[in-house]
Amino acid sequence: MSVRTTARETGDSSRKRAGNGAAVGDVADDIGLDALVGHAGYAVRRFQIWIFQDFIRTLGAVDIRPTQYSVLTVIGANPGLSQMAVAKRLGIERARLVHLLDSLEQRKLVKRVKSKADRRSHALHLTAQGETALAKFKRLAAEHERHVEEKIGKENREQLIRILAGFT
Amino acid sequence: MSVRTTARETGDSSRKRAGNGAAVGDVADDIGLDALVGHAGYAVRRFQIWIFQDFIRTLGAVDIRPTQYSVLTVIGANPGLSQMAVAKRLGIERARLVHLLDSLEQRKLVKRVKSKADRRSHALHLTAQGETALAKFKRLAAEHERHVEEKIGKENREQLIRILAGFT
DNA sequence: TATTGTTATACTCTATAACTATA
DNA sequence: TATAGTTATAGAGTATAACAATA
Repeated sequence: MSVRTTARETGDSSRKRAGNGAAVGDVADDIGLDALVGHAGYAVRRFQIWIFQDFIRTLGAVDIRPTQYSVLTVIGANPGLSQMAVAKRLGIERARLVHLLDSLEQRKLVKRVKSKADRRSHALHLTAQGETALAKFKRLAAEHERHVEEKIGKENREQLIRILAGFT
Repeated sequence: MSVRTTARETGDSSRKRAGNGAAVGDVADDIGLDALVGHAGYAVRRFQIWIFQDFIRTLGAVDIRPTQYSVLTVIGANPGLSQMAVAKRLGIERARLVHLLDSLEQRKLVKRVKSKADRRSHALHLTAQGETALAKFKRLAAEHERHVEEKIGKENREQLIRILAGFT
């Protein structure tokens, strides 16, 4: 593969490849990826970047990023969890979760309640405001998910989720 | 992760753990992901983290990370490319590519040749040493890819690459 | 005027280590 | 001793802006 081209890119990559119909856009189309096309990780990474960008854009109006959304969702579905439990479940460093929760708590979406059973730990809950907000975030996230479906197709999206179910 | 101990994890919290005995594993198994299970992005992100970790581990002996590998591979397959062309093709910021190339050039894997056609730009090439090294990196990357196959299965890996081919 | 490579800055994320208060 | 939450720091990675040389 790797349609090896003139390797003249260096000279002027701004050239506009007119009218051949194929890919009006990028000069980059000429550049072969060689071994990268056989690596799942490369495609997965590029896709992950696209999907996060769309998520961030779609939830931009409410200023919620993917990690914040995942934290709110898990707390909403499992009220009373400790910070350690959330961190472990989502694969977030506990040190980082501290800052994430600081921000969410300042925004009155989450509250830390001192646990009676173990006074070292906090039981995490959504505030009433947080519950309402999360419902809205979920509607926006569903909209984002429709963008994904439009991008790769309904069947492919479902297959993807099935294939990767073990990593959640 | 490893074997859950006493399951005293969340300091009490909302421990529902059905006494079904199924959970030899993590306490985290009890924690539902709710809406996250329906989001392709969540699974994709978790998988991407796993796959990068395996790549970094597998190529740890040669100290090559995924982005470095992608840069070397593209230069190897398209000698003479400018920095802009590589950056655009791989979706890397040109400012960041400068540092990546500084490092690869110091390691004598890549060389920047002043372009005659456009004296603003550099034509990128692998050194002889870089060619040899890349061949080795590719063998290790293929080993990594076999790990992916073992993890998700041959068919699934191929499907994944097919589904995401548009993002490369 | 626009582009290439460069430098610089800031903000996010990841990875650790160490501290405190509990257990 | 060990753990939960916290603080601090360092390294990648990402996003911008600005500058010099060149187009």
